[in-house]
Amino acid sequence: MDEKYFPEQIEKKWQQRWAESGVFEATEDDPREKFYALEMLPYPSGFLHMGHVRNYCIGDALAWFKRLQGYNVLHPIGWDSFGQPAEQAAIKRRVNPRDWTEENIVHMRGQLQRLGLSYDWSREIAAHRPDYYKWDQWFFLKMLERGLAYKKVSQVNWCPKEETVLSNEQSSGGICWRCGTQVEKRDLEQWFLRITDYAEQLVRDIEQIEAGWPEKVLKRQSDWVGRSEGAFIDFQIKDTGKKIRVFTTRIDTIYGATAVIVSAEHPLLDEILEGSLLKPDIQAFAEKVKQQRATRTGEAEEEKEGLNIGALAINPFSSEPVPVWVANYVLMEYGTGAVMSVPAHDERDFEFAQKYSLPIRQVIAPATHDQIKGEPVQTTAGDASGEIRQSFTGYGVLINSGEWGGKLSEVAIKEMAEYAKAHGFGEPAVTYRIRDWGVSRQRFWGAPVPVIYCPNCGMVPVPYEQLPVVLPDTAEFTGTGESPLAGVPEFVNTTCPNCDSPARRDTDTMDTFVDSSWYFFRYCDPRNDNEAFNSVITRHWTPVDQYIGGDSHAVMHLIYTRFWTKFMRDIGLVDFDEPVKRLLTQGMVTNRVEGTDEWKAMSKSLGNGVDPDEMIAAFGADATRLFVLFAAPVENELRWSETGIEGAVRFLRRVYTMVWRWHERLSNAAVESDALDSSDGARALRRKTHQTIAKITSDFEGLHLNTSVAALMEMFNQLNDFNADPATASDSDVFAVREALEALVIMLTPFAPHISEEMWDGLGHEGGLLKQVPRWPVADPGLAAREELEIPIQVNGKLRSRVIASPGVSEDELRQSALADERVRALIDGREVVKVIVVPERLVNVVIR
RNA sequence: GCCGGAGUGGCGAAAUUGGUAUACGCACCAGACUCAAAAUCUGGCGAGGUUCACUCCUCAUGUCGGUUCGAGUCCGACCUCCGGCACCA
Repeated sequence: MDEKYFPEQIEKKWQQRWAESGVFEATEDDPREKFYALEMLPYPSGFLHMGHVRNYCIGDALAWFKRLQGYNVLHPIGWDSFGQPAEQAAIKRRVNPRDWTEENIVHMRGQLQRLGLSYDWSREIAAHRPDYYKWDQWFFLKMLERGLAYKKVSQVNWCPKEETVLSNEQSSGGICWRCGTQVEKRDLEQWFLRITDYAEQLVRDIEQIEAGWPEKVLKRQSDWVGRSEGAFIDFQIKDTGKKIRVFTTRIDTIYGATAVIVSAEHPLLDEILEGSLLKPDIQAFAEKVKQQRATRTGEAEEEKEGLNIGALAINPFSSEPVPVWVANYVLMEYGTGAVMSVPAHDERDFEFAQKYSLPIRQVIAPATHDQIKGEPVQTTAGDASGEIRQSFTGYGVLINSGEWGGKLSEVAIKEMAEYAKAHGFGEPAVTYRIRDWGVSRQRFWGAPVPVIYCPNCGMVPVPYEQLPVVLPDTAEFTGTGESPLAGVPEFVNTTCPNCDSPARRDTDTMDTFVDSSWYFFRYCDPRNDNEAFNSVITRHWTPVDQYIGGDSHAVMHLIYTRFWTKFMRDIGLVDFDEPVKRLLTQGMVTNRVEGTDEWKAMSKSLGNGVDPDEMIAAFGADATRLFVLFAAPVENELRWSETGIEGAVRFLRRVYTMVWRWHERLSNAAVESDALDSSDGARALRRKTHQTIAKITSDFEGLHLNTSVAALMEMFNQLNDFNADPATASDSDVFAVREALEALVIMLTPFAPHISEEMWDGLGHEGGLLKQVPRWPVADPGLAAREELEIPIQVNGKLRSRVIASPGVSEDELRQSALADERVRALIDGREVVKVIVVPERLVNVVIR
């Protein structure tokens, strides 16, 4: 240990030692309890940004904490290295995407190492390497085998800027998740994964993780799956023998249905129209709606438009014929693509009915408290003129509904669906909003879809033993819609595995979210050539104990990985339903945008980025890490400030200087036990030490890292105030200082590991902090307990005085000393004491009148 | 529009879940050291009033009301900001 704190020297030294000794490498054959700490793996864009730094500092602090507590910690890292930016670089700068990616990985790995993150580098993986994506292909074939992967022509989301297909999750809100461009619709033949088969489980199993995941993420997942209970009801089309099936959640309103409305893409449209005079008009209308849909701006809702197609549908409950319309606000993708229109009780139907003068018939009356108590039903939806001015969408009491009149909505919804089922014109039903996951990408830089097309045999899966289907070294990167792979004859041309005749490979690659759906299982067994991972080994580590990442993946990666895990369970690879026990979504790191008052996520295009390497060079990795964790609670936005980081440097230097002052005395003098004659100051210091140990240990459970750092600072301040002189201090004082300094150094380690190792060494310990674990201190409640209590005395709820009492003081004693207090007596003089509230060991409140 | 979350000093933020509001840090101010500056160390720092001073008083956690001996915390209404979803029948 040197007298002065030079971060770059210390950090280099310990990074080297860690690498040489392999202390962060985890093995399964370790009897200690395991802990899997995981951070979302980065895309190798070339440069680490502060958001990464924050993410990894949180995870690293937790990994260190658990290690020091004696856990066998798995803390791996890898690269989500397939994807668009590499291909964009290839298109724009004519570089090879593989070279570009590998170079970026080298640079970013260096950055991570300069931060001193405690990863097990022996387990590093990269999605673009054949030994990894071989298993993406294997999983794809497994899904194909089980009918979970299928191909169909459909309208897909298309980002015109990146010229690529996007999944529904990636185009949420109608904009591209990566570049924010307005998404268009295109008809393409695409591979899909049947995530909808798991919709029910994706909602149901939320129960298993709700204790450990942020509520807002679970809510977004549950909204995204969009489970909706209702009923299917068949409306016969008059004079045709055909029927239209509608989905409704409000079967109780069916007597108010004044039309049936189908989507422009509804298949029955063509059938019904056979021979109809209206056919050209309707086809033109349907075409127009399709256009609207394709170019939707995503912002405002379209004006509702529709057309009466001249057919009548029979309401199976009332036997009433109602007109069939086609309209732009009915979506083919949801439910059955057809709805019953109940203007009186649905806002959209109301708006539509107003515009086209469809009848509006009230069939639900609000059920108020009064009404339930027997007051007459108030039909508030209509005014004196009988005109209905807005729809009433709440539950209530059925009116104008034949034999169902008088029932409450809740009851009618159940009974009417059962009735429909019993009479063969419908049934209770559950629908979901989630759609199947479109995974085809007409891109080069991804895992090729392992499928061959043979003129004789049709579509043939690549046999497992022929995996991986390896990407060619390069291709023509035009940036247009077709996959570059289609232009590589050596890749495309192959022979059929069945009949050996010439055949062609599928030229699509898979969505990169396939790679990230299972990568953390691969970390458990990263070099396995025979399987994606060995189940027994992986079972040792998984599920993940704590996952940390940004909440931008709340419905993309996190829903895919839950789906993937359930699939892996179904093919016997894992034996649990949910991959992640606890999830933390950390806040963004923002910086002021030059010349404005706006704080935005750091980015190259806004020019408000901060280079982690510059921070490390200027302040050291330890100070950078400490500041990032101290500046705000982990889930809050973190507004970057350079003055703040100087405070972190200052703190580290002060601690370092303190250890330097004491290190000789502490590493030489063997002071074995606490002498009985300890000074007040020494006892107070020990109390603070043990209080701080308790505080930080429990703060770590909730990842309240900012308050942990504050507690360390407080403890240091008290140590500083204690102000003992190493040359002359008594044995008992030295004992208290040693205890405090050692606890301080150990508890500082998760935040600033390099300087902590250096100071631990300076305090006379050899072999590093992980030489002997558990090392994390344990609080002694006896030592942490206060010797005397300062009890605030309130009069009428206002703080007026304080008294000193000992722990365990009785309520009565406290009451007496409060009433005996001089200031309190002055205040109660001449007034009546109504009562005295005593909170044991906390507070006294004297109520006077 | 619907669904979430949040409003506490000049700033980032604390507050053991109803019990001393503003811990810790940043910024700022003053003092020490220095020829000087930086660094470092020491002290101060919600607002207003009062006192030579020690002190004490009043107000203050977005606004208004309520519950309670006591409210940043619970309840009701509202305002503002941020995020998500957006014709999902």
